[in-house]
Amino acid sequence: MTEAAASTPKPRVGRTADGRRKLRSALAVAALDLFAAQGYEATTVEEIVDVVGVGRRTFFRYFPSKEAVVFPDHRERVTEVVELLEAADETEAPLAAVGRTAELVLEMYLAEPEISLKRFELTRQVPSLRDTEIASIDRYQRVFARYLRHRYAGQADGELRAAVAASAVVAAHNHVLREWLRSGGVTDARTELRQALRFVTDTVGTAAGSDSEHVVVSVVRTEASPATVSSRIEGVLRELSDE
Amino acid sequence: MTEAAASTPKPRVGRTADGRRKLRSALAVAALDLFAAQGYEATTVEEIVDVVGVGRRTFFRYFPSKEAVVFPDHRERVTEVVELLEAADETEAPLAAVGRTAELVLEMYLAEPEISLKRFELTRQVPSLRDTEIASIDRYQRVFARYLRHRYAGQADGELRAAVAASAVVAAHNHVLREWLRSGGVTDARTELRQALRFVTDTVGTAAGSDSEHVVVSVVRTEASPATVSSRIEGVLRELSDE
DNA sequence: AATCCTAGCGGCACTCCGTGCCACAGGTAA
DNA sequence: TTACCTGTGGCACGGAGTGCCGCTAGGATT
Repeated sequence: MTEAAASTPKPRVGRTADGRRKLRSALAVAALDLFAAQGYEATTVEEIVDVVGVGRRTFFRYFPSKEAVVFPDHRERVTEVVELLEAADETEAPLAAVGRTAELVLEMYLAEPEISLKRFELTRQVPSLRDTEIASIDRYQRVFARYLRHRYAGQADGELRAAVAASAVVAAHNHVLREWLRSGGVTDARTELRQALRFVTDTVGTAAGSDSEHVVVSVVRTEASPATVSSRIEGVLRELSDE
Repeated sequence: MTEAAASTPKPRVGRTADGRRKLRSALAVAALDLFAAQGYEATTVEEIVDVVGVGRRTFFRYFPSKEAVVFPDHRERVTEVVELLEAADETEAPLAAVGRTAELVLEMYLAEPEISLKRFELTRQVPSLRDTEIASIDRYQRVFARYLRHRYAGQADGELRAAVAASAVVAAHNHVLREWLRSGGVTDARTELRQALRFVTDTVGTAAGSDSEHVVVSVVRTEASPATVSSRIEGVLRELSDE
């Protein structure tokens, strides 16, 4: 019986570099299928490797843990984000750079919709996976905060601003991503993220400190376009700076 | 040897309600001591229960996992936060209610400084504990977001605002808490949290939506007096209204 | 005070995750 | 062909967490 089922006589897929990629992918696919079919906790690593036809030990050579198979290339993505931020133009507004990076993260999800949706379903049902995902999101937030701390260095309350702004960007990203996932991948997440980031920039992006300098917050409702209002106010501010 | 060491002839501490509390506390203390002395992963549950003198099985009757002993009454604290928000006065500003709740959470840490500091040291060194803490913090954030969604219901971008505001409050809280922990419990965390929350309120708290009317928020740092700034801006606004 | 009753404990056995170790196969280079 | 040498399978092990069961201490009942 076992011999008959093992009609594939141990192809040793993982020997070549290409075979390694294939095996890794095969393990991930088998795992997600089993998780979806019978639940995450109810699925053992042994069942996964039996489907693929490799040893249990091999699984842990490709993934550091059973959980990791759900978030396969998280490390690479984080380093990608780090590199993008490190290469950011310093003349660009800090929040703009972080916003672009958040858009990159969103693209990572959008690039593989079915996988993202499967993972979403899993993380919704399995608490431990949800926690792992939250922790992984926090990595992005830390990277954002570090970058913003660097850019806000010297400003009053720079560290606080950096922490708040980073979390706001992540919250906006997550909000848009959640809507997209809940909709089953229908909504135009890119546009919504752009709008959400604009919202964040409009709120936490503008400076607010507390030194001998005063902070003035003016709120006005008007039918004039924001651009008009902004230009007028900027004119006034230039005058003030000259005084 | 074992008999001599077990001079305490099985007191069965956990039988009464008071004994249960004592045993739970004894387990937590023993665990934290061992974690600090020889590391978290290097400490087995068996070692912990050997110190207290109970069976390994009993440990898992008091704590659902080895990690849980580091965050003992997290569930109760979350429910406390939920109750505080549910009892909040609806006339109060939404962010004010959430801010008060964040101050309550901070008080929970300040109430037991040495435990908080020990836990901080652990979570800094052990990745899995750090992840668990991040996940537990996220629970608070979810509660905040749910409350703000309720209060912002009907507003334009209400859900986004709720998500961003909740994460901003949590970020401010965490920032202050981290500073306090890193300082070894020296800084005046209460005052700093109040200032940080004011910062959050000044930024994400002010309205920003998109109806036919526009809401423009301008924040500027200047050495001109607030009165000067206000009069200038009011002048501009009068001009805008006439157009 | 003697007896019942039950909640809580100890301990055993088990599953499963994750890891160190080692023998071995299969591709590669000389 | 022969000598590596990387990746694999299998084994054994430790530790977390769980189900089960017998037992006992403490409280309730009379």
